Amino acid sequence: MAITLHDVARLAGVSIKTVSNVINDYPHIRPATRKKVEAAIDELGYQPNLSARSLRSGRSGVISLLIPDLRNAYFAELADAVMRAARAKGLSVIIEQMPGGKKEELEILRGPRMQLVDGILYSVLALGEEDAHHLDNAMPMVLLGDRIFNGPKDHVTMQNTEGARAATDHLLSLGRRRVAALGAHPGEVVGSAGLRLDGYQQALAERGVEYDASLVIPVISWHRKDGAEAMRAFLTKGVPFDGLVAFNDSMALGAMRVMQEAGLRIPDDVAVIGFDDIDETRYSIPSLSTIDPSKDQIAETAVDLLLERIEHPDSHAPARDLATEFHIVQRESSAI
Amino acid sequence: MAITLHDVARLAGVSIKTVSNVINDYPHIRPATRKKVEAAIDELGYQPNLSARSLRSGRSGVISLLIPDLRNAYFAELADAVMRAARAKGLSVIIEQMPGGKKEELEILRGPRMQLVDGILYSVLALGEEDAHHLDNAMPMVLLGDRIFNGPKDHVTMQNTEGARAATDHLLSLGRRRVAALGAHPGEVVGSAGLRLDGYQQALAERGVEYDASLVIPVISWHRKDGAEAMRAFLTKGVPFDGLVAFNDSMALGAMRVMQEAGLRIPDDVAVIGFDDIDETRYSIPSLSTIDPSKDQIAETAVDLLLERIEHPDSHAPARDLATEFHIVQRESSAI
DNA sequence: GGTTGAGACTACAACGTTGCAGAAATGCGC
DNA sequence: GCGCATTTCTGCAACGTTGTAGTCTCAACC
Repeated sequence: MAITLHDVARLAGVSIKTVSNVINDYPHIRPATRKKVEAAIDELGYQPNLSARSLRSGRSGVISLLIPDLRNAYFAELADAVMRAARAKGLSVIIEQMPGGKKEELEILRGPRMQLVDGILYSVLALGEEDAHHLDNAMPMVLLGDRIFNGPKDHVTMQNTEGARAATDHLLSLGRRRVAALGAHPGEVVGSAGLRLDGYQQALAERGVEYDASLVIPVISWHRKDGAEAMRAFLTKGVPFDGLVAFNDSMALGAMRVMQEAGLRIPDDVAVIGFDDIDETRYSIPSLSTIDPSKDQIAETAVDLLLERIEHPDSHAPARDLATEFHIVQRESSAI
Repeated sequence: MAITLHDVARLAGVSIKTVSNVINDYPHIRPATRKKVEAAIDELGYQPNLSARSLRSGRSGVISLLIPDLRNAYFAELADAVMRAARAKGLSVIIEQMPGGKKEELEILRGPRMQLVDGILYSVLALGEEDAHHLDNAMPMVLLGDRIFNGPKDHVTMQNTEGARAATDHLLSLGRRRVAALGAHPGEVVGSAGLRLDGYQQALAERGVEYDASLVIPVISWHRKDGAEAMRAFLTKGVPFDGLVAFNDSMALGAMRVMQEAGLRIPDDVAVIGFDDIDETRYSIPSLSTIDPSKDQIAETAVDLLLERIEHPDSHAPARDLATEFHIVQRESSAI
């Protein structure tokens, strides 16, 4: 069967523990011994059995990434960034999708799968502040997204409010005064939707533009389809508008499509800006202005924090809240 | 620490082996005993240690999905489909990206990571027929994509040639006679590019349209950006054309964008059809006709085949080649 | 020359589970 | 009620690794 430490030890003429020590970079080994062992490893093509290592040491070198849905370009790009950051640290990533709401999220969080991994990156979708106690266990975890603040776990997020304020201000600075907001979750205060709506309102206030509730378009699920449908409904109401801040790019793209079908010119009639800077925004017609949340930075920061928690399980350092930088990316949809 | 079989056994008043038997659905257990054990499991919240199970039984319940790049919508959607199919069978999925070419692919295939998983779904990108011997090992594996046929492993793919023929014929049936092909890999016979070019030529021949090499646009990497650049270069040549078969949707979308910038109307001046049926094609402007390769069917078939190989490691049944169905999806880009 | 200590290596046990072999209890046929 | 097969349950060993606690050697020191 597979080569084990025993085989290597026999060939090199040392104990299995010495082989183990070589592999784990234990310092006190004579160069000659190290060489012998390494030669034997190469000759046999030895590969450590990760299950055994994990059983004995309690570390598997695998982390979980819990996201709502890979079909959503933002999460696919985030997953890509996380996997690159993780691989740079020698970690593998198990992705779990959780499209099924709160019950499923809790089930997955408590399932036996989570036993296998050293830590969890959890992009919270359904759980809210009131569920924070469910996370209050020993498992190293870093939260992404914006449903839970001041929770028991480290938290990495973009600056939602500031980002939305900057996006809105960007359209206002172009002279637009009837700026719609697409993607609100009515009644929600926390969560990306609530925070971004807050930023939208702040920007209006700063420019002295009166807030008009009829310009706020609610969309629960932030997919392209939902953005398209919400915009279609909004257009039938006939509310005049000359700008659109969409709370993510997918909705923006869906909405742009509907607006153009309806004969609206972008950016001439309506200037549009989205959120996330997904790849597609560079190639849509027109290309879409957006807020770049620095996905790479989010991923790297999150992996670093998680690794720290994994390596110092006893450190009861308080949970940290980190916000990454964002950048306005101006493209054709808000060209002057 | 974590609850083990010992804790459950103690509480239920049975041996740990009996608990293990209950968990593994061993048939000869008295209902009363089973009940006692299950009650103890529930009370303690016992969860099996997957590392120990994997070490002892050689099965981890995890499979690997090796794909080039999650940023590519086709692979993100394929990964989504695979993960849903895998979860339905009780499997977890570790995704590994391999953007780095042949050397990296072989490294990952041989790396210690692969030791942890029960089987591999491998969407071959860089490896070719000549590397097939590298796969000739005991690891259960199902190949996706079209670089390696008649290899040592099971293989699931779409009907590339037939799909391309249908796509091309679709444009010809609209009366187009100068149909360009975007995404060829010059000199390649096997692989999606080669097969699809073949189907393109077959369709031309069947309709009695002469093959014109100047209508074949080579693109090595099938991203949106590459499609856009290739189309830009093609337009400067001034070759007249009224139809475009793109070998995937991303390239088609990039090319559509460039064509529209150049003032070409779609479908009036150029009818376009792509490949993959990614979500975005429904919402692009115009929406993009495409060949739907039945990603769900590919994923389910591949997972089923893999599971079969995992469960019958000694069956030396010969490698199978399965092709899934495809469908033409007509949208605005090839509307009559 | 004896003590000390660091360096280099090793033996053993343990991580939590399951396969195997077998023991004890039960059922069946006559 | 006896032999035999089946059901039900158990003890032990093993999977391959690493942590702990050593042993042994040799140089340095007083």
